[in-house]
Amino acid sequence: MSERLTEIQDRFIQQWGALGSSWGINRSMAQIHALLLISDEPVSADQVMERLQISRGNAHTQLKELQGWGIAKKVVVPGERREFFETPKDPWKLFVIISRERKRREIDPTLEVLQECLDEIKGLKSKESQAFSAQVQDLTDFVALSGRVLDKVGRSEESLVMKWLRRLLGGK
Amino acid sequence: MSERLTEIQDRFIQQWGALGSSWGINRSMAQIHALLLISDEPVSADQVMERLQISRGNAHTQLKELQGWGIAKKVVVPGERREFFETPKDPWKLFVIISRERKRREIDPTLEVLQECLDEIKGLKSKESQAFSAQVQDLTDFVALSGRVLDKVGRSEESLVMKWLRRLLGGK
DNA sequence: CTGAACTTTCAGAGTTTACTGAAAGTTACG
DNA sequence: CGTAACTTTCAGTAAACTCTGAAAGTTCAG
Repeated sequence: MSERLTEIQDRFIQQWGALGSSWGINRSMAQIHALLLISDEPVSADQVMERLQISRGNAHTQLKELQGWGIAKKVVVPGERREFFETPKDPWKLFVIISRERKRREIDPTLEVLQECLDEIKGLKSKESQAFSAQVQDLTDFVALSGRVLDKVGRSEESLVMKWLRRLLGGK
Repeated sequence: MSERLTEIQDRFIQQWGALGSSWGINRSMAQIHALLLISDEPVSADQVMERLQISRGNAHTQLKELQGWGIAKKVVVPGERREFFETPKDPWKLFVIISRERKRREIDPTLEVLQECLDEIKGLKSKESQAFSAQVQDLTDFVALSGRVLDKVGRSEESLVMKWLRRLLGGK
């Protein structure tokens, strides 16, 4: 592979890592993901270590984590004993997977706690309680709506959502 | 204020902090934001320190940061020398502000780098370059589309977007 | 002016998170 | 089996991030 190409790819990997980490995603994990994205062939842990200059342990942990998110899968390469990994290449698919997972891991637990707060506040009757309750209710509604949107998007065909988006953006 | 109410509010503040930090937002910042959200009156740095048990420096820095995001504003309280802060209470408004800011801070710079990668890859003609180029193009398109959606949403009336969402969710 | 009230800054300490590398564990081929 | 290839774990280290508190800066009433 040409020196030049490698260089540009590295820049891409860097940027993807940076974007990920500002969204609360481990930098190595995002970088490994970037590498999988741009690799035509499935990638082994050794290749990840080599290319990103990270330890075996780190590579292994982050690959595991990516699998936990449903973003990476093991694939068997005939004639090879070691494990290889790949990721869906379609950005839309990735978006859907990540949306689902974030909803499950973050939105749902938050809703539970908010609901608990609401339930417990019901007993209190002061004016302050009313105001607090109303504010938490507004937030809860908003978070719940976001969750429903993520759900819906996650279960819809790309083409359908794209149609909506085009309609949305059309009326500039 | 009743002991009980304070307790529940603290739990709310905690949860908001946790949610924020899993989305790459400093925990103190998210907690201060939660406190502003549930306070009827504007809040001073001293009140933040007292309630969240954090240092003056931290309170100051994070309030500054919140202002940088456009999420908190200073308000003058008649007869008071010190500064007070408040935040918009409407979750939708907050969402719009945060969307705009994240786009500006993260999406736009990422697009620039991706575009640079694309420009530089044009010179290369190998098959590998073609594949890489196509993949980066797909991602760029997706990120650009996200940016346009955020832009549009940020410039639209809440009622309009809600109408779309209702239509989207309606067809379950 | 002066000094008290308040804000801002920032070096250093503290905390959390991420990473390494080596050792232990597993698998499968001969 | 035995052993080489490969994977997994994890204690310790390093890096990143956050917070403190005190000192310097600013503002303003008297």
